[in-house]
Amino acid sequence: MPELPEVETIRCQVEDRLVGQRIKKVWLRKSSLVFRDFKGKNRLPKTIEGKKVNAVKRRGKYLLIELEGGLTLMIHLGMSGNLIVSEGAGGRDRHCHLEIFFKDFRMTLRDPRMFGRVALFKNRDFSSLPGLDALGPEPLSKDFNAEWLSRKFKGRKAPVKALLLDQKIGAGIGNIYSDEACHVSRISPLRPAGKIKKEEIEKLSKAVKKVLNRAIEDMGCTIRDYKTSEGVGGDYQPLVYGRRGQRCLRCGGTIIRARVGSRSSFYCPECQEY
DNA sequence: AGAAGAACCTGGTAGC
DNA sequence: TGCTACCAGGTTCTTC
Repeated sequence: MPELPEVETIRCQVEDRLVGQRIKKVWLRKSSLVFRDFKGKNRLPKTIEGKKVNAVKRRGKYLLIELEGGLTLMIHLGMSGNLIVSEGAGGRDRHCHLEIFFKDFRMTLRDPRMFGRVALFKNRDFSSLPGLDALGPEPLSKDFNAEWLSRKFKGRKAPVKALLLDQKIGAGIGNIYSDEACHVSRISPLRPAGKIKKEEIEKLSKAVKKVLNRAIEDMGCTIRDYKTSEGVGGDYQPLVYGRRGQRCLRCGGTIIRARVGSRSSFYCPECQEY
């Protein structure tokens, strides 16, 4: 489900509620697949009950809830994950995997498709989870720039879209915002990455930051079932993503859908150069 | 090494 | 209404 802007939106909201609060009780569905990489899941409640939340951070699409005692609770929302903060009692359906109770509210992880992951780390030792351990630079940091992309794109024949989706190249870019960034920089997502000129790479790295920042301002993009932790959708309106057959907002051409790997990619063949 | 494809899951929806 | 086919924003593993 969520890419960097959606996770960042949820992070901000969860941060406002959780920081400084103490965990009272933890419920988890022991059979849930979101714990499949997490050997210590049965000890999770005992380990974190009573601990205070120090910070809520994000790395790529991973949420990192930092607790007292050097503990980090990692939550990845996968494709369909939601973190919902709510007050009072409420039902718990079969898609709920984890519930953390605080003094006046609770936070629930729902994930129908179960591509999400939850794990607990000590002293930020993420080595047991390669996806998190090997993440590339944050796209909004200055380490993510034209020099970095040029180095990563050099000699590569894969479509630029495929490389933008590589979390080792830019942590948190997903299927929507890779298409959006290609559109802003007028590059076809299908173009072999190694054939993109220096000044185009410059545009692309700026476009990535631009679309991500705009989407964060809009609290993410609502497609299908994404909701913020307060239960509402985001306002970001995609320029190309999901707009097959509609007019390009820049040149009036017709947006088409192509396959990149097994993913859909949307772009305007009129103004995005191959 | 890099590229392509499949696999992991369930739910929603378009089309017949 | 009911069935089938296909779609889905992520990550990881296998194969060539």
